[in-house]
Amino acid sequence: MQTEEEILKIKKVKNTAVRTVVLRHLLNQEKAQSLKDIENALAYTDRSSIFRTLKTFEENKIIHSIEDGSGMTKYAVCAEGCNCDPKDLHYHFYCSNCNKTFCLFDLPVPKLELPKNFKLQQANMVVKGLCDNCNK
Amino acid sequence: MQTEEEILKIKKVKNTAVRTVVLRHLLNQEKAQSLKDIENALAYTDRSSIFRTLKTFEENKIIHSIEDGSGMTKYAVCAEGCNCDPKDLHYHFYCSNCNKTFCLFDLPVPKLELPKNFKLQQANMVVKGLCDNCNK
DNA sequence: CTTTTAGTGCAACTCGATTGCAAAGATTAT
DNA sequence: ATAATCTTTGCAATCGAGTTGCACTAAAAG
Ligand SMILES: [Mn+2]
Ligand SMILES: [Mn+2]
Ligand SMILES: [Zn+2]
Ligand SMILES: [Zn+2]
Repeated sequence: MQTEEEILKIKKVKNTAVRTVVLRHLLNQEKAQSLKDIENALAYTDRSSIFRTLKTFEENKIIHSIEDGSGMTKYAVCAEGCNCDPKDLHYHFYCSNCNKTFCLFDLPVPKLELPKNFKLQQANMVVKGLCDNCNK
Repeated sequence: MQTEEEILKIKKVKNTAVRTVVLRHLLNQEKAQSLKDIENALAYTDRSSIFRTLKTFEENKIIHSIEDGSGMTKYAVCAEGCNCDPKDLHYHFYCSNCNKTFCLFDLPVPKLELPKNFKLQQANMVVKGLCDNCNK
């Protein structure tokens, strides 16, 4: 597992106080975080600073965003070596009971045979249901 | 292709002026429509009436919604016989050039082997890229 | 016809996301 | 080291999609 500083260095994003604390928070979570989740966790950091930090992280492929249908965009740290292109595609799971959203890095995404002449760039794949913890 | 009246009858939703015109509009579009799209197309129908109509349609499985990441939920008419459960799962395509979102009813979705003890309920699968028209 | 229930239009409101701007901090040039 | 320049941050204001309360109208039931 890389540290915040290592990740920022690799992705050539300048290390600042807000960036460090936001990235550290994201690294410590097992569920994808919304802007509000982060705001609540980091009580003394301004929302717009967190917002702009998330934009910067996403542009520099430190994190990726997930639209899980909850109305709030969620963010998760990219896997090591991720370049956010089709080869890095993976499913996300949204538990309708505990509302936890997370990356399913281990579930392979089959090759998509799009209709003729279509070009694949990215995808937002969200599977919904009950997680192992809630399905008892 | 079924008419608005037939669909409403089959799905046991009372036929009203707004419902008929909204459903007719949706049936005539090849791209999934946002609330604003419909509002713009139906200049004399109120937004909240369209909104409540869409809720009613979705609850009664006349239409399904698509979160394509554009910030506006899109709606498309369900295929005949659709029951909006995992067997009706299909991909959606969002063209990053022309911003058109539509159902890929012909592209089969492989069976999802979720991790142990997970239960699949639904999914929102949006593939992004260039449509055949824009990929030239 | 009268009563009851369902649908519609309008205005107001919610809330996540986004922006303008000035202050603070960091970097570069003199 | 100091001044000029660029970047980041905090605060307040704004945006816009979605949602709701309420009164009015239309349809269904009695
Ligand atoms: Mn992910
Ligand atoms: Mn669809
Ligand atoms: Zn759960
Ligand atoms: Zn296109």
